[in-house]
Amino acid sequence: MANEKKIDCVILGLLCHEELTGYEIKKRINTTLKYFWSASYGSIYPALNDLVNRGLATKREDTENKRNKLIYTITDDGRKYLKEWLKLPVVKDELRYETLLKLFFGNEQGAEQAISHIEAFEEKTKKELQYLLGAEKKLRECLDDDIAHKYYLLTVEFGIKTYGAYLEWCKEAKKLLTDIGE
Amino acid sequence: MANEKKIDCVILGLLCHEELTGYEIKKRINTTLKYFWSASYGSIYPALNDLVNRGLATKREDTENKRNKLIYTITDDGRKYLKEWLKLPVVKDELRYETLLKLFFGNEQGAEQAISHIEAFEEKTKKELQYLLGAEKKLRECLDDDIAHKYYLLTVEFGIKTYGAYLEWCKEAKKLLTDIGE
DNA sequence: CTTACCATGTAAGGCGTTACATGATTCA
DNA sequence: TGAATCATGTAACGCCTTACATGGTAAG
Repeated sequence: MANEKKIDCVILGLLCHEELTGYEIKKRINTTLKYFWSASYGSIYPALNDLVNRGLATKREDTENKRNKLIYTITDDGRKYLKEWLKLPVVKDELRYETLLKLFFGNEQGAEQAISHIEAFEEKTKKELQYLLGAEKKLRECLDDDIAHKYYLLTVEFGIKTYGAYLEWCKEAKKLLTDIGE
Repeated sequence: MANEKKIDCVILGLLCHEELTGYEIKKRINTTLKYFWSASYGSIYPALNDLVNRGLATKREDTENKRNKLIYTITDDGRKYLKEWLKLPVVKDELRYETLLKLFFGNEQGAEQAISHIEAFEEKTKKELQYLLGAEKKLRECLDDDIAHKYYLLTVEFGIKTYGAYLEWCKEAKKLLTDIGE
């Protein structure tokens, strides 16, 4: 019970809360988990079949729908597996900020180039912050519907806090670089 | 001139400023770039040889030293390559926060478990913030020695700002979870 | 009727880590 | 003299993304 694949845990975690198709899982990851996780279809679909083979989830066809949907449900073993993983200490938080990398070596290209990287980062951050603020509002409205919502809110607050810090930094960074240029 | 490997750019960026051995490059990454990048020997050493083969860096043995050191120097082509990459827009900033993942699914294991993950994260963050504050002080003292230092400072400030936000969030998150528990 | 989105999947390849292997040197 | 650190590398393997392949359906 070590070395759990993260993609398995992400999927089981989502399935713990509701039945989902692979497509829907991808959508959840692209929205709710976006600011701290990512995954592609190329990892999601094979992982789903693997989970079924290992008895951690079951698969059934959607009969009510016209579309060719495959709905996945977590099993008791799946829940047990997820809980075991949750107990283990965090192995590693990873970040690879290409923006920061380009900035670190920014001297090679000068302030203008660096500022344009910061501005692109700023724009992206602002947009995502808008989304998070919307998510926060919705979550606070239905906070008591489900205990799980408190945990979701926690991660949304994390995003809001860090994005706020990013934006503050963008301002100061641009200022520092503008001073260099003059 | 697309799809540059990041590890190449990291190495060239570091070599741009000074000659380094593979071992020293790893140390720089583990300290200066730690809070936004990472790399292992298994990627650094092969990349160095590859850079030499492509004419972007040169390798020489250290004669002054008793140790079996191989010192790498960036070439003009290497500088050109780095500058081209710096011009390109950032493709993607990646983060995979296992801590946040465990928290998102925290409802499955309850508040105590979640709080212990937060506390581990808090401890780690505090330690790294201490290091960053030291680095900031040093950098501010020699800010005018080299224009590049301003860019290094920029990334250090990024770390300080975001780590500060993390710590604030830890406090609030623990409070929210403690309220649940009672 | 065509564009966008829903929906599932595979194959190839890239990128990187972990673990291993080796040995010198410094310091207590 | 033994532990820590300096120093370089390789091999196996793992995980994931990108690109491709296919087709249904909803909305304008």
